[in-house]
Amino acid sequence: MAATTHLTPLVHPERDEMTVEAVLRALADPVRLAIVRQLARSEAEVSCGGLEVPVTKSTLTHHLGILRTAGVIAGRQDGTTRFNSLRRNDLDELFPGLLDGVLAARR
Amino acid sequence: MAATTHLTPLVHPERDEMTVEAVLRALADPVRLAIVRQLARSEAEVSCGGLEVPVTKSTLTHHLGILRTAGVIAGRQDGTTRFNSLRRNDLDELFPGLLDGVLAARR
DNA sequence: TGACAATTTCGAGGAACGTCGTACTATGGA
DNA sequence: TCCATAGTACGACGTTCCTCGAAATTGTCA
Repeated sequence: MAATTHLTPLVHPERDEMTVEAVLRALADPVRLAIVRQLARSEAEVSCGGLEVPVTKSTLTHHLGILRTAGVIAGRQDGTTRFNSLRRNDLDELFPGLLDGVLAARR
Repeated sequence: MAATTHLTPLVHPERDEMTVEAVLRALADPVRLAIVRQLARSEAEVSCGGLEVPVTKSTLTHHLGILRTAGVIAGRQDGTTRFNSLRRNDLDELFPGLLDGVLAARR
């Protein structure tokens, strides 16, 4: 009833606020790296349920929050589903080559 | 006199054994990132004592071990001093753009 | 309205990490 | 030979991190 959207307002860092340390920390986890690879491959938005990860949904939420806070991914709310996408442009602008280098790694 | 070098034999991973996850984890720490930046800037080997970091020597040893185990740096022993250098070639070959992207980050 | 589906929040357990001080080894010079 | 120097090994301590389950929130559809 109260209009208090208890959902976090989906806050993302501006490009200026992103740091290479936060991005590296965000990428330095197998689950999150798998998420980034899937987003990079699909080239389109992917809902949380559409991601294949070996963890619970609550853990997935946690990882997506870290990726979003670091500026690696963007989230767009649409009804009850949240669509995620890679912030390729911002990453390439700030750290040219970083994302491609990570994605180039075998397996 | 005994030739038993109790020092760890300075083991480095082969290029084939390096993983992007280990490299990212190694880079995802402010102290280690500072080390990498100094090695990249100096373009020559740097002894442990020549690195400017805000931690104790024992902690520095720990960080250098992580960087070496991940394949980010190489160590060469010469007397009592150990010289460290960036494994640029291997990193660029495996993850083209990664290192440059990290180093391109402002600050 | 009521049930269901998609996701988040909260709290807790356990593992991994960064840090330090102290003790130790090894090399080189006086 | 003795001492200073360069760096490592070993615990130990506190913090951060990953993980989960249970409960709560929001939107959709019948």
